[in-house]
Amino acid sequence: MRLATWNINSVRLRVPLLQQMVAEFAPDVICLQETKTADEFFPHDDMAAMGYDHRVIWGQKSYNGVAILSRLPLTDFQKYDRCGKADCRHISVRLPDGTVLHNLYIPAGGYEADVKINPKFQHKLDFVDEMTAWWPLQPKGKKILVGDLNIAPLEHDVWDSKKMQRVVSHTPEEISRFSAMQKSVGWIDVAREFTPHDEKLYSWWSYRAADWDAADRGRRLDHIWVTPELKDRLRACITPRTMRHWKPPSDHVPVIVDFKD
DNA sequence: ATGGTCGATATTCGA
Repeated sequence: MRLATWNINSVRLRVPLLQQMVAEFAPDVICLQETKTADEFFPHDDMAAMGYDHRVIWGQKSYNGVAILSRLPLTDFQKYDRCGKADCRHISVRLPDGTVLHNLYIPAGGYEADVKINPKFQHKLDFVDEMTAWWPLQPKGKKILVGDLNIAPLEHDVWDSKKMQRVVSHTPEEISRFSAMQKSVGWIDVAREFTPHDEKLYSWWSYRAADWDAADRGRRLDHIWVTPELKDRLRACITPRTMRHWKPPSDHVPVIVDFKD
């Protein structure tokens, strides 16, 4: 099984890019974030035409929104309010082998890394804390967590860790919470199983850079985690940087994992 | 030290 996660930054605008992605990588399951559309406008026909007959979506006008497209049957679709908001950031399904797949879009957290003046940063920290407490309450068994987690935890998940200490996505406050969530049920960071920790690895580059490729001030914000039962089934994981060159690009590229059957 | 760009939408907000 091949599984992709991608912050697509408007699913309606980027149907052609999704088609190109499917032509090149042919994932069996695709998890999307920031679909940015109400469910009634979701481009179901385009997805069905690519063979994704099984789809679950949870979107709203303009902001956030998550979706799972699959060639495999999906059951037990659930939507989760987080931090008391029904803001379309977390859904889950069960795959045919029983694995529960969670698709998350953690809040970006605004600009100032200071909860006293930035409620969005507080929301982000609260969201991660809520998830940390929630995972151990879930039934035991195989789980996959994917999504735009909006935190780059490791030194080489950002272009300059020292310079980014007070930049939202790489602050100690976020990273300590991120680590606590990871430890909650022993989540395995799949991309770093295949790319050494001392090697730079990014999934996002700002739209604002004059030349994102040359500047290469990226961050690894998008993640695939699995519970330990699935570790032996991991075969490969790629983050296709080349997709950041496709037009018109999302500011994120997918992370794609292959599982042994 | 500053400003730079997107997308959805409405002339601003969130990233």
